[in-house]
Amino acid sequence: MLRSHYSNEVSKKDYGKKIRIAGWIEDIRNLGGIAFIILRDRAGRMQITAIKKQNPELFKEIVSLTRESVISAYGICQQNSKVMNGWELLLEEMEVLAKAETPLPMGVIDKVNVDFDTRLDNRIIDLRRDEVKAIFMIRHSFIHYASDFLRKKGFVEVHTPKISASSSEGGTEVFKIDYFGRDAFLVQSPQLYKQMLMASGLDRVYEIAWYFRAEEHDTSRHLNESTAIDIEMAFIESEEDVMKVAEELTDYAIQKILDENSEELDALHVEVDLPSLPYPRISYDEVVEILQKEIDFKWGDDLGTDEENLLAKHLDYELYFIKDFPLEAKPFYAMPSGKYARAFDLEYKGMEIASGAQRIHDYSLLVQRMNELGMKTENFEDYLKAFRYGMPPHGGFGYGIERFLMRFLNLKNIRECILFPRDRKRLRP
RNA sequence: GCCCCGGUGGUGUAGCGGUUAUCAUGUGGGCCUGUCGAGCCCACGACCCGAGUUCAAAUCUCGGCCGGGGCGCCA
Repeated sequence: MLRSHYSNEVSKKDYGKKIRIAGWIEDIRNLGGIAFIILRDRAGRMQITAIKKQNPELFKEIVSLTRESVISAYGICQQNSKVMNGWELLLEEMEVLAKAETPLPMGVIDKVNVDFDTRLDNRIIDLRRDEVKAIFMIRHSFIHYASDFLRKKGFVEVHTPKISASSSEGGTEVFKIDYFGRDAFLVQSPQLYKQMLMASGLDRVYEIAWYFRAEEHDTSRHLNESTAIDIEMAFIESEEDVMKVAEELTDYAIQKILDENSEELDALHVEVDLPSLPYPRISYDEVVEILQKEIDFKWGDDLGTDEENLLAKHLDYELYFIKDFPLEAKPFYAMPSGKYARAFDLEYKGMEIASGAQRIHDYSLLVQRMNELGMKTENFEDYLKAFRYGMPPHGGFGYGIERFLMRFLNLKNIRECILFPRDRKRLRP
């Protein structure tokens, strides 16, 4: 291997021994007779020290390298309390693995600002920065521990198609694609498939899902391609069973991230207090009452951005459910209960991060609801078929990964939470 | 779709009728043996495109292209 140690793997027992380190040259401080090279790897930074009179040619070679070039360096690991990690590598041999062109399209450690747009145009360089990398390490943890939690609860990981013949489950625009000459669509969510699976006997499924939405929205909290943790579970008594999973999953993941990603949270200057369980449940009717004290808001109105923010201001907690929405506000498959839907949103600091419901499992009721909403049942034959041969009561939710991270890390733009965001204007890189 | 705003060296900016187009960062070169936002010296490098107004346009007007912020839309 081109490295024997990552920057954080060197300890006292290595002092005085030869080691090999590798990474990107972040900075070269050439003082004339001595030079300090700051090398960065995945785990952090370390210092290489080169002394001119010990090896003039090697010295010249290393100080003339460009920033962000990739090298592997070999030498003695020398203890030095004055250096950042308590040690430095006294350079003996070096292999230049890749020279970086100059100038860089954006600086990694420059003391000037970089526009977010420039950062996204140069995302691979952007990701070399600690605070950017930290977001994705935390994202990694979040998905890992959410999965971990679900698996412990008996959920089976599944992968449903992202290309589908049926156009839409409603509510949003979808992307149309050419499927060997036939019209096909990118799915807006795994909703229909994960529900169908409830008739399979798997009972509990989850998916790290991709959502494709062709909405031309242009905001800091929407993406046209986003990811989610989608679950569906059968034999529930009510939507409350589903909400429990949503809040416990959130609680478990946050706890684990606090335990294991303190370095990353520091890099992002994020301090989190673990909200206590259970998260409050607020009915839509209560929301209406609260909002009516301040603004003109009628029962049945949608909760827009302003309404969500206003509500959040009135509440003392960061994570809470809104439940029992007007039936019209929720999709056709939500279980009706009078004029209400047995549906809920999980809100985090005034933004919806997850949305779920108990679903309709009765075939005729489902068809009735679709007819009421003017939907063509013939477009949903495969979906409906699953309801005709023994479909247990079930429910589930979709939980936006970027949405969660955005709120958890107090990020201003949801694009921060996905490597290569897709929005109305951005199709590259 | 609506309402604002903006495009100046590689990056981030100042200038808003006449400037040698500002500053920082960067890049290239030089000096320096303990730097850690290293320091010092020298150099390099830019007004989105087009039309118009004017003696004179980075600056004003119009059009285009590109982008940003907010809202709407949004399982």
